[in-house]
Amino acid sequence: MDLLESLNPRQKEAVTHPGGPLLVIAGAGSGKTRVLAHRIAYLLAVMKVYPSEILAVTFTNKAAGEMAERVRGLAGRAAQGMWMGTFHSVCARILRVEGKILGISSDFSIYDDRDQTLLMKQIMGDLGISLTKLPPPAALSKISWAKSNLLSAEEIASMAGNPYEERIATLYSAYENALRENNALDFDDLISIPVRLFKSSPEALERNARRFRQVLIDEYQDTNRAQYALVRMLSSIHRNVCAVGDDDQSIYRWRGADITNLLNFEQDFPDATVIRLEQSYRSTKTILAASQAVIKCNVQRKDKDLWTENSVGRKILVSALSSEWEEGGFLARSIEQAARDEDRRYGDFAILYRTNAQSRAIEDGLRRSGLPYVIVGGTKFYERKEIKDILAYLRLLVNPRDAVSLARIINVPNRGIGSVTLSRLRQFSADNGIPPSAALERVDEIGELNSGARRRLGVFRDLINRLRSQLEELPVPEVIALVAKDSTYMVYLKEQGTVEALARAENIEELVAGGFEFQERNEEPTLRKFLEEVSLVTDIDLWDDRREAVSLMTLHNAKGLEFPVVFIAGAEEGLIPHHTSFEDEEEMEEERRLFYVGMTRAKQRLVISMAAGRRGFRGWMPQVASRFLENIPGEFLEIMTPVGDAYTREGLHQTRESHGRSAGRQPAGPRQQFDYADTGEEKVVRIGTRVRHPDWGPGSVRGCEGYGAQLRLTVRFDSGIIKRLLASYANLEMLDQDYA
DNA sequence: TACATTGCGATCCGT
DNA sequence: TCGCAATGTA
Repeated sequence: MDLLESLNPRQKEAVTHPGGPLLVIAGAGSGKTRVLAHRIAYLLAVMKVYPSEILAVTFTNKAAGEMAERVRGLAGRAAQGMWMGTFHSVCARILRVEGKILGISSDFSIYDDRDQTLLMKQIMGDLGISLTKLPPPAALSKISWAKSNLLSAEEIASMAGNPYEERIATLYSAYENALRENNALDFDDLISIPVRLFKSSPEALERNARRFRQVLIDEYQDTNRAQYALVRMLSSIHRNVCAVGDDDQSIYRWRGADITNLLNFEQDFPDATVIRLEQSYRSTKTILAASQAVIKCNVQRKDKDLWTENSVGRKILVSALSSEWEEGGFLARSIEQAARDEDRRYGDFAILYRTNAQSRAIEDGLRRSGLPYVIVGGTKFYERKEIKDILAYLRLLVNPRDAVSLARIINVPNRGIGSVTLSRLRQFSADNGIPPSAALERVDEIGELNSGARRRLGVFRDLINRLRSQLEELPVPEVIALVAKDSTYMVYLKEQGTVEALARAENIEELVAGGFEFQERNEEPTLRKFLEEVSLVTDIDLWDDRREAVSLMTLHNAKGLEFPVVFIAGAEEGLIPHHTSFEDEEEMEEERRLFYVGMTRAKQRLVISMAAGRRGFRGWMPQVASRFLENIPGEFLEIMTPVGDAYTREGLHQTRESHGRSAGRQPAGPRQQFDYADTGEEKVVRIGTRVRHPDWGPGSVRGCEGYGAQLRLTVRFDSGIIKRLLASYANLEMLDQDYA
C-alpha cells in the first residue's frame, strides 16, 4: 500500500510493528518524525485503532501540531480525536478530569517559575528564613529535582543528612501546602501528581490505561523518571508502547532527564523490539561525518553507524573573529553574501548559540546590516510583565484561591494598596483559615486597617467581583479586553506615554488578538482552557518557520529542527562546553551532545564561528577555541580568519586598558573609548581621562562598565581612593580635552 | 504608609 | 543591561 511506499526497510518495519513494546533508535535526520506519523496513520488505517485510543507525546506543542497535520495528510478525517501533545499538556488534560480524586479542583492555576519564586518568597518570609542565605530559586530547583524523581517532602525529609537538606525538606513541605491552598500546580506537579493519582487509585489507572491502546513517545531520551513512570502506567494494560529517541541527542539531563530510560528500555520491556534507523536524509556527507567524529568521543553511548546517500557538499567553515561584535558582523556578512550568491531565502539560515546572552551582539550585527531576523527564546511573550499581569487578573477570576496572582495585581496599576495593607489582609486570611480573596470580601472585619486602605481594598474587591460576574457571558477575547480596560491597566500604560509603555499596550492588544485566534481554533473556548494553553506554550511553539527571516535560537531550542544553512556561534571553551561543565565528565558529554545536535541541524552548509575575546560581566575575557572543534578531522574543515577588520560598532564599550594586548591583532582605533551618555548627549571618554569630583578632587578614569545612563566609571583619585561611580551621578568634571 | 530612587549583584540551558 | 532590595522622601 502507498502508505509504506516511500519508506526504507527499517522505517517500514517500525511503522508496521504489530504490537508490544518497540524502541526506535533514530539517528539525526533519519526520518523519525515521518516514521511516527506513518505509524499513527498505519494504526488508524490498517490496525483499525480509534483515534481516541492513541496517545502521542511529543516534546513541544509545535511538534505535536506538525505531527497531527502530517497524520491528517495521510489518514484524513480518521485522525480526529487523538491525544497528541506534550507530557505537560496531556497531563493537564487528564488532571482536569481525574484530579478531583486527590482533591484538585479543575480550576487550578499553573504556576511558572516566576510564580513559584513569588510563592517561595512568601513562604520563606513567613518561616523567617533569610532570602539571601538561601535564594528561593535554589530551593525550588531542589524541590523540582525531587518531584521529577517522584520523591515526596516526607521522603526528602527522611533522606536529609544535614541542616541544609532539612531546611529544604521543610520548605518543600510548606511549598506543597501553599500550592494546594492556592489551588495551583507547578510544572512538575503536572507530571508527578497523575503518577501519584494512578498509584493511589487503581480504578483511575485502569480507566486511563485501558483507553490508550497505543502509546507513542517522541524524544524518549529526554524523559525524566516521573514521565517514565507515567508511560509505564499508561501502557500497562495494552503494552503497546513505541518509544523513539536518540541517546546522542539527550540534552536535558540538567532538567532531570534520565538517559537510562532509553538505554535500559530492553531490560524494562524484555520482549521489546529494537529498530535502528541509521540512514540519514538530512545532512551532506561532510556534515554527517564531522558530526559523527565529534559524538564518537563520548563514552556513554550506543554506537551507531549513520550513513547517507547525500552529496559530499562543502567543507565546514570555521572562522575566528576578534570579538563578539565582529562575530556578529561576520555572521551578517556571511548571510548577506550567501543570500545573494547562492540565491537563498533568509528563512534558510539559523544562527545557534549556547547562551541567550550571546544573542545581543549577533542581533546588533544583523540589525546593522538590515537583515530580518527572529529570536526564538529569551523573554517569552507570555512572560512579559504586562502579559503576566493581565493573565494574573484572569487567573484570579477563574481561581479565587490563587493568592500569588492576587498579590501580583492588587496594586497594579497603583491603587494605593501597599505592602503593609497587603500583609494585613494576608494576616487576616491566615487567622481565619480563608484565602485572601475571601478575606477581601470581609474587609470590614479587618480591624487594623485604616479607613483609606479599607476603602481602597473595597474598590478592588468590587472590581474583581464585577469582572467575575461577566465571565460566563463573554467570550475569551472580550473578557481579556474588559479586564485590560476596567482594571485601568490600559489607561495606566497609555498615560505613561513612553515608547516602552505604548509597546506594552500593544502587547496586550496582541493578547486580545490571541484570544480571538484561540476562540476560532477551539470548539469549547473557555477561559480556563485559554489560561492552560498560554501556560504551556513555548517560544518554539510560536515560531513560524515560513517567515522570511534568519532564525536565532539556543542550541537547546534547535532540537528537532533543520535548516539549509546553520551557523554555530561562540564555539569557545567556557561557552560550549560551558564552564559549569568543566569539572564533571558526564556534563561534558552532555555539552558534546549539545554541540552534536547543533551540527546535525544543518542540511547543506555548516559554519562555526568563535571570538578571540568577549566582554564578560566583569570585563574583557580572552577566549580559546572549543575543544569540540579539535574532534573534527581537518579534512572536513576550511579555516578562515579575517585580519585587521576594524570594529564597525559605533561607541564600542570596553572596560580595561589591556584589551589590545590580550586579543592580539585588534585595531588601535576605538578600543580605548567608551560612550559617556549623560542627558542624552553622546560623549566618548578615553581611559586615563582626567576628571574632578566635588568631594574627592582630581583623578583619572581607569575603566568603565555598562552602557548609557547606567554607565559606571572606575576612577582612581589622586588622593589614592578608588571609586566606582554611576556616570549620571558622578558629577564629574572632565578636565582633559580627551573627550568629544 | 506608599512610592520613587539608588545602588548592588548576577547572569546556562527551559516545560 | 536588568531586576530587585534597601534606602530616601512626600
